[in-house]
Amino acid sequence: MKTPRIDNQYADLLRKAGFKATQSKVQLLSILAKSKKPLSVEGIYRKFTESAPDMATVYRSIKEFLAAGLIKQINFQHGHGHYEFAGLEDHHHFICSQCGKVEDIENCDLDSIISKAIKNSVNFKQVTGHSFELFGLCGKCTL
Amino acid sequence: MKTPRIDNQYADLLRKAGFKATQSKVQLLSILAKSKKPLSVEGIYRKFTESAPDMATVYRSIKEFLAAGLIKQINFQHGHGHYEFAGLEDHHHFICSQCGKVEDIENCDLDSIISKAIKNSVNFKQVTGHSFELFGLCGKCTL
DNA sequence: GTTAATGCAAATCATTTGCACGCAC
DNA sequence: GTGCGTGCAAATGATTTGCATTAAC
Repeated sequence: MKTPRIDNQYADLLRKAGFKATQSKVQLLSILAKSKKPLSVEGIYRKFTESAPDMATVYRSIKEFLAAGLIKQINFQHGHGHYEFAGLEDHHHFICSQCGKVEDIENCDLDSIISKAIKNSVNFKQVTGHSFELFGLCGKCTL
Repeated sequence: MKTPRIDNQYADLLRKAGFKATQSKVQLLSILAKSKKPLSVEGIYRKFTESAPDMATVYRSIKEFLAAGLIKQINFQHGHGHYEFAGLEDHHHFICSQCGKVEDIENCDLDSIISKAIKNSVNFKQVTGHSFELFGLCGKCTL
């Protein structure tokens, strides 16, 4: 049985990045793109509705997507990575250290801080990425 | 044979935090305090000159120190944690994504950004910690 | 048809845990 | 003397890898 060529925005993105638009990769990218918050590999895996690929495949694709800049890795200090689609406005996160709740931080102007840091740096003249997350207690966990 | 009571600044710090000033804990804290850059557990372990404690002990102590606020965890996106002594001026890091070189970023004014983020947040009213690291290529790796 | 992508299973790496013993207080 | 801290060994969790097979192009 011949499977039809997948044709949607994610398939396009994948081909543009030099990947084959396979079922797994298209689904994976779409799951990440549609998620409201960064997902762990566990979390991603649970979102595959059917015909979930092997874990190894998910891990492999994630590494490839990271290298290609299609997704970003976020650090929640949970002992395992969280990932989010890169095609979003640059933003950061509030993370509740107790319940793990995540809230996006928008319009966060780090540019001047980053360029000042580059100016003052001895060894670094270019920045390719940055992490900025705030940890605290959310309303519910403060009670 | 009776071991004499350890008496130095690290032992004091430990006792103040409610720990027993054991050989392992004093050495561990001192290694972290003297390191110029955040160390991985591997890195810490290599610095024990003699009578290195068991890995399990190192991991256990690190968790306890983190909980007590004696040390901080830093994220270098290397798949394992890095740790640094907390008794330092708040600062951040440049990390070379190629060779792993680390440079401190000092005098980084995130306060206004953080308080603005709190003001705009729906769920979070207090911040207990933050991460901010810059990733890039150092001079040597740019060549 | 060619080559990248996948499934499966085994391997590796980082970290944690249970339990009996030892050392700091 | 008591209880926290430790060593040892086994367990767990996350991620990676080799290799034969499959599917996208």
